[in-house]
Amino acid sequence: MDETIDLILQGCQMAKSLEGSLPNMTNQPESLISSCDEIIRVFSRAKESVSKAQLAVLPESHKSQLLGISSGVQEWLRDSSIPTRAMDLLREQQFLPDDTKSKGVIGGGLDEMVVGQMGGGGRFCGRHSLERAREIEPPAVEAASSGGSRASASQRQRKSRDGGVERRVERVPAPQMGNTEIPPEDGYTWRKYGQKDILNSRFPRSYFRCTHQKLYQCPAKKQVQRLDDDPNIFEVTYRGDHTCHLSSTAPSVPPPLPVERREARSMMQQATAAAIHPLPNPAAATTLSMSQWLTIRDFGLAVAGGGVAGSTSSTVNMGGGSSTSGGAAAGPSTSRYGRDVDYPVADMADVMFNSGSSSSTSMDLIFSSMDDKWPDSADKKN
DNA sequence: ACGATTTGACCTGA
DNA sequence: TCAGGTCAAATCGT
Repeated sequence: MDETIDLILQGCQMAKSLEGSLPNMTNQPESLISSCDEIIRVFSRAKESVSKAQLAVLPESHKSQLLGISSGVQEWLRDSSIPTRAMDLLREQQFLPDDTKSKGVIGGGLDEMVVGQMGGGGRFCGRHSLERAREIEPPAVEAASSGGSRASASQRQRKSRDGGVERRVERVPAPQMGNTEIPPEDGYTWRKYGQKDILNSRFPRSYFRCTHQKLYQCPAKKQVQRLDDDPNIFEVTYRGDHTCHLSSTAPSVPPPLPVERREARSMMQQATAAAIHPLPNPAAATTLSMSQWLTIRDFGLAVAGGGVAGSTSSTVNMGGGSSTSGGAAAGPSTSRYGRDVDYPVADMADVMFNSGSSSSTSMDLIFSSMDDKWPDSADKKN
């Protein structure tokens, strides 16, 4: 078990160290990437170690601590759109040598590791990795809305009775860190438009539509409901596909923005288009410089929320810290991130751990909690 | 002021 | 008729 803790501490140390040396690394994407790669590797090993049987002999306090961290890492690895997208972007930007495109020398390591975490094989491209993770799960048998399999993430497809709009049902675990009241971020921004008590269900069903429905006529909707027999599992039903990320359907002239926001928004659009949308806009990817990409304020938060439209606030909920608590299955809500300093890595970490702290970074959360509870761990870091 | 959320009312299909 | 889905006014948060 000591080994596990050492691994976690090592990973945390590396992340902290990376954060510290970041100002010198923004113009060295390759070093940045390899550092990130190393960190992921260490956490991955830690996670494997945690999940082994040794967990049983841990004192409760340490167990929950480790589970929290492990879950955060797991979320990160599972939803690794950030590093993989970052790789894609870097390749697009030709910051990486061409051979990484075909061989995946740097990015490939990440991808493969993620695939390994998901228990699948093969490489993916162009899709949000959380979706990818779900896609490789074998389709589960359709179950009643209040019961059935407890698969961590199952996916079913069916034709709905209303107009043949395809429905895709997924089961996703509630985050074990941060706000567990909402399902993990799925890469899109949603606006809640209704909630309904469902017959024979303990929990209400929440209805969401794409935030950009009006702007881009995006028809995507989703319903979120907790399972009766396992409140830690959300059943998420998606209806309709997102069209808001398609340049052909998006307005060519975006809505006017305050002058001071235009530049930031422009960069944000390019970054998010390249970094998260299932069908990234190549033009955006090729016009965004690495330094821009690295220094966009709240980069990670915007990416996690897929906040492309020019709304006056970041319609992002990272899983917690929201000012509104709402119903039992509340979805995206408004969080604002008005920091004046750029902390790209911290923000990336925020995304990766998906824990939803709105003011301080998740990494800080982890580090501080570790310092609090494991004073000796703090010593080990130094 | 503006956008998001809440929630009761209304609509629709089985 | 009823349950599920959506609307829209009221409310809230920034």
